[in-house]
Amino acid sequence: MPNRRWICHLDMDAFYASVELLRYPELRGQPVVIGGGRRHQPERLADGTRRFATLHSYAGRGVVTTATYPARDFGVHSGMGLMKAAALCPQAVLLPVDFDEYRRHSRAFKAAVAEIAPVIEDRGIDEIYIDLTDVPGAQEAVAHDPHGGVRALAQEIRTNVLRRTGLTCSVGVTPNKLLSKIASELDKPDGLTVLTEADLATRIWPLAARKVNGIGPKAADKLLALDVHTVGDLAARPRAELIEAFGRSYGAWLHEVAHGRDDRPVVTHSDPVSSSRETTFERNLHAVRDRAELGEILTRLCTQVGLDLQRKGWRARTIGIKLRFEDFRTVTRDLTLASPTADARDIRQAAGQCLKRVELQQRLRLLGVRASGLTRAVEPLH
DNA sequence: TCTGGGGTCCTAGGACCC
DNA sequence: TCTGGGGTCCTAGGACCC
Repeated sequence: MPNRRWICHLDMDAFYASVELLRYPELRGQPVVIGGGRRHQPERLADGTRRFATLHSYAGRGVVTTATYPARDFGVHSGMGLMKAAALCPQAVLLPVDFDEYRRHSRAFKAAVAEIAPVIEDRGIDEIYIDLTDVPGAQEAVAHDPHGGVRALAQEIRTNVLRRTGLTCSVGVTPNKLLSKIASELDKPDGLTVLTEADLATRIWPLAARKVNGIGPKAADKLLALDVHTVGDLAARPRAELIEAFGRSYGAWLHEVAHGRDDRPVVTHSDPVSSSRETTFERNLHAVRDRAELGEILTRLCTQVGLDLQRKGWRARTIGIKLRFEDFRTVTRDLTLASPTADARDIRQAAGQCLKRVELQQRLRLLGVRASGLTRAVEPLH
């Protein structure tokens, strides 16, 4: 049976850290962590060498955004608090996040892929899906030698990404997005894995259920309680049992993914649903005692959201706020306006209304502003 | 040594309309 | 008067992803 589709998932290896190594090649091979604020920029010394901050002197609330593989060897990983990372690997170099630089390299790697295969779905700054099914010239190669043909094509994409950016990536090629996402992780970093449905039992079923994109920490815990550890365990459970435990929609989906089934198309364009800004304070703020400071922060967030909307050409009909208390409880409030806006004062006004509806007993650690119900901005009528 | 910032999608109840 | 059902919008929260 020939595969109907060939879908590729491409994931850049330790992307932010790898981009930093392009400008600081002397750090290659060392444990390096990206994260935190802007207070640890490398310093250029008189003799031309650079001095980098290390984790051991870090104090604050930041988390690891990306760690190089040598840092991962110490147990450091994305999402970990920097204080904890410092305890595991104090000698690691700490670099601040530079999104503008990563976005530049993101555009470059996507352009390199598009030179070979143009049907691309963006999945954020460092990964994409590519539909290889209709790549010009690939049809014949795949027809003559399905496995080898598609492998050569994926290898050509990887080579072009490396040539254009100096960065490596890992790639999975399978009949669908679900399996490709899993496959791209099987030989990371700098790997290429091609699978068909025939490989399901040997390559996918032994993996932890948590490896499936869409099975998060909560669902994984619940599955463990049902003695489901691997994807294979999941595949062995009757559909009805999964629906019983997880509900009609998610239960049926679990059953499908365990059997490697997924017919989602590669989507090449989508409009944004929301746009937001949020900030975690350096110290928790009190609604009354720090009222002025909170007001300023809220105004600043509203201004940023307004500018973001204007820059991207969108207006929002719903404005919301997000608060996180010191005990980490999160609440949201939102308000739908009579007409859409991208004006900072309108947004500030709505956010203020939302804030009045929250009980502020505890101190706050985070404040956020979100715009949703987006419509395209039109030329104002003069 | 407590846990960033930017997103998407889903669920569920109530309001309101037909 | 009571019953009934469907559809959409709004709001709040939560799971999950990068």
